[in-house]
Amino acid sequence: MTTVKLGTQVRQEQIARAALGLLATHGLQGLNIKRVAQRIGMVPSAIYRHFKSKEEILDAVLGLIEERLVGNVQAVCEESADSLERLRLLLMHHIQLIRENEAVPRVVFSEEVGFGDPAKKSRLYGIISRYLQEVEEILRRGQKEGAIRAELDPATVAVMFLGLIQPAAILWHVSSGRFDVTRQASKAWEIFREAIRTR
Amino acid sequence: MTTVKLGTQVRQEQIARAALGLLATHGLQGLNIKRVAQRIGMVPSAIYRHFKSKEEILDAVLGLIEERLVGNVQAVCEESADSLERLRLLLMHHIQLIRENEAVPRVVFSEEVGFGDPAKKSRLYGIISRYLQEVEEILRRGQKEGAIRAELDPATVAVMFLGLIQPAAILWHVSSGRFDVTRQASKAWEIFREAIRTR
DNA sequence: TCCTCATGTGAATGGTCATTCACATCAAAC
DNA sequence: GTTTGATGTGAATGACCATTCACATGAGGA
Repeated sequence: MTTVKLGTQVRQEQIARAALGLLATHGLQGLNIKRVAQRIGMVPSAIYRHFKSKEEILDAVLGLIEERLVGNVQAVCEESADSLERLRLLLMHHIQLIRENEAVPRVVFSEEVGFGDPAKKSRLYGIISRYLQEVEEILRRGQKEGAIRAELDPATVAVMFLGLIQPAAILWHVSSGRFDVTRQASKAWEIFREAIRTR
Repeated sequence: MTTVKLGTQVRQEQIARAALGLLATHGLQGLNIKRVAQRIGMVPSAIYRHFKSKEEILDAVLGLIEERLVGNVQAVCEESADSLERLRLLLMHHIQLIRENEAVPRVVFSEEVGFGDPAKKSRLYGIISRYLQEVEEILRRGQKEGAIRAELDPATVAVMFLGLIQPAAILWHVSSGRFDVTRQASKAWEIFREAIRTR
């Protein structure tokens, strides 16, 4: 066996990424240590040099997901200063995220994660809340600038914003890619934009 | 042991219901034959007198879910003849469904079901599609009657309609009931209504 | 160069779970 | 009342899987 040795930091990164990738192709059900190990050319037991348990790996995956979601928001804010445009871009980035890594929305929104321990459930809640707050921030700013209707509740609209993508992502998955997410998102966005912008 | 015997038809119904209930409390991960059997006072092996496999039970659960979703649409259509009102009622019924049986939206929209065999995935797709078509039908009728803006694509709007509830349901779950679904749905509905109705 | 410790390996352990089977028991037809 | 077939039971089987452990090995400091 070609025993290659790498530092724990590198391995942890590899393992978390591998797990995230496996979630996309096999779901939470099909995620096991053996597969994770295979994916990075290790033996199952070696995984335990870098993570205490499978649960801990799941935690790392959640971290990875949080990172990407927050990254999307930041990227979008740098790409444009216009509130409505930021939201549109965020929508598109989110779709891109789904395309590249199907697992992100699945894990975040599947609820399956964190049935066992309440800790994971609240961790998930934290991640979603944080994302929602970022969206709300964009909305509030748009209201202050007069681009978005001031009488709308940012919290409500932020959740609605999530609703623009999520059902579409699921349809995409269960239809085995036949359902056109991008098209749905574009058309839904127009309706949504007209609903929230000032007239 | 108090051996009570019942017909297969009755047992199948009991088993499917028990499984659906367990999905709500334990998720797909925690759904096993032992628990299902316990819930209806049987021994695990007895389950196999009425279902060939666990997969087959899952199929029955999907049937149950489809039944309830379609039932909601029918009920709503009997309650009101007005398109917008029908949609509002459907939204509320859906929330009621979530409250009574958390598992319905979870199973339908979690994507975890049907990772193994493609058959289950397309079954799920069928169920969602059917529900969407019913919503589209209501929308088209509203357009014909002039209550809903004619230039909107019913298919797009129907998916958006799903998006009004789904993220809220998930937030409700991961927040352990702290997030107020009903409030979110009501407020989101108003915004949605204004977006689709004729002005 | 050698030591040492972090990292990797293969085998073993213990648990869970779906499924099967030989046997028991009830209910209904005769 | 007896027979028969459907339904229920407890034990057993085999698979899968997370985790552990004794041992091996490589990389970097001494």
